[in-house]
Amino acid sequence: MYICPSIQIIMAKELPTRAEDYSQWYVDLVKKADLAENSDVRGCMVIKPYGYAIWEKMQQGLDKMFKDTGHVNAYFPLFVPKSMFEAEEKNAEGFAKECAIVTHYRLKNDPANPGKLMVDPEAKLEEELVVRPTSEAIIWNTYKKWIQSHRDLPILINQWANVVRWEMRTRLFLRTAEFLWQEGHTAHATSAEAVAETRQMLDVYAEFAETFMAMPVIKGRKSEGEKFPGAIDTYCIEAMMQDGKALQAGTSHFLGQNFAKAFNVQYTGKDGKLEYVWGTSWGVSTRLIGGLIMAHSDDDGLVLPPKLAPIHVVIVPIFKNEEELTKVSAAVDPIVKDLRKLGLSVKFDNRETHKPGFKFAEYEMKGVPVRIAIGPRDLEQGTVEVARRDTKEKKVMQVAEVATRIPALLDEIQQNLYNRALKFREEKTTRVDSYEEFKKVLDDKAGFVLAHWDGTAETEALIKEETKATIRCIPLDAAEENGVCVRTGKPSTRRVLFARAY
RNA sequence: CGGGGUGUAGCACAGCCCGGCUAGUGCGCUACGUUCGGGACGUAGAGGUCGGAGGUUCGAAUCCUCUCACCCCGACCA
Repeated sequence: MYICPSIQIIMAKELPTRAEDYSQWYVDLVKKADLAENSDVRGCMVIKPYGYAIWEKMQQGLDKMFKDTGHVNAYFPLFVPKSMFEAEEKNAEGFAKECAIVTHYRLKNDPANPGKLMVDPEAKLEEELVVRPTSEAIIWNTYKKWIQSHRDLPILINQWANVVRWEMRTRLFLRTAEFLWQEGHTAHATSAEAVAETRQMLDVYAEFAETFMAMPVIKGRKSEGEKFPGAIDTYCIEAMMQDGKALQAGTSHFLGQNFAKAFNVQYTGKDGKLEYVWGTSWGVSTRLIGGLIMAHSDDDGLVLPPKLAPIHVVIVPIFKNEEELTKVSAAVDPIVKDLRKLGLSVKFDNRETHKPGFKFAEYEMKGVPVRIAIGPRDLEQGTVEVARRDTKEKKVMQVAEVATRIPALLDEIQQNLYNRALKFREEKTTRVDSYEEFKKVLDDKAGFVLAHWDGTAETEALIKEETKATIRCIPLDAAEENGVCVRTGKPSTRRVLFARAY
């Protein structure tokens, strides 16, 4: 087939639309917005500076919230001896299929292939090391040494780390073999205190998702089948993506005494009696970046909420020659200073190697919330052109009012993104009372489906097999409501949230 | 691990079925000039062990054998 060169150029620069091919749109967007790329290491991605900057913003926001709730950061080893890993059986079993294992500690020159290396068979480890898929084992093994008395409790620790889960199929940010996350691990004297911690951190995640990411979430409890192996209860926040699929954005686990018993972590209470410690763990990962992208972005590229945008305002000068650039720059400098004084991240893109139109498209692709253009005509009139990324709206502003109006505009964008996403989620949430309707909604409309379920793992598995939809969660705010299970007709007392999920 | 596919310039690909001379196109890159308020254009240039090894042949990107890597679809998953 002959393809007109001009069409090839357009195709090289633009994204497929979300309607055409949602997953291709996502992959292309991640690459063109310069967030990340596939590495030459199977299943592992390179997070590029712009993508990492978003992660740093997320870390800053979350870290402050963790500190404000009394947590401190620490770091535990990447490697976990196999025997330690398997101490909590359910947890170990749950992850066994996706663990990377270190078996040797040395390479040597390969006599059969000069210049090549081989694993030195002499250097086999006495005990294999598991590359952590999560750190409960090593951490509880350590807590055992730290805890003797109720006075040692609670322990409220978080760690920022990488973990490895050997996934079959990977997608940038959403699922990779290695990913970055934070994992909180706390130890408490009472069950009630641990439950409260679990719920508190769930609230922290929900607040972060909503106020920083502008992404509304539903808080809930996981079903038995979906919960973290090794936990008594798993709570989660679930978000809705623009293609109607659900994304688990964060989890918080009440571990009961499972890990304390597995690692023999006991404390002496005020009454002198020995008791096992109660635990929690909770985490969010770089997957949040995938959620952020799919929650807000459009066919022209990334759309970032101001609170997580590495660049709040980009200023694009318009000029024909060096003399004009000098004049424009002189007008831009005080604007940059004023905005930076307000704590905003401002980029003045004065490259002479690219045309303004190119820059406009580039920053739209990268989701910079506000763009200011300023050229010779503005200089005469003391104005600038301000464009907002979320609505594409442009308006002319007096230079004098920039410093007061831009912060307000950023707040407005943040709020607008949240409102828009919330409205979308509400439209994509459907209550159904029959299995026919259940399947029809999933196929035709997608999104969240609120339906009655008889509470059994068998029915849950059956529905998953028949429809590919899973129980995302049992919403915490679900009202008591008598009904019958949409699949089996058995009695149910509340609706649960179903969806096809990432 | 089953089923399918792809490896040719930094990127995207054509050429392969039907072997032929110096391996092409677009983007990108370098230089110069003209442009510059929504992804500019012209001219000149640089860039290749055709994934790897072996074989058939006067001659291999092209045919054969082996091998490696990656991608897609299934079973599993934050």
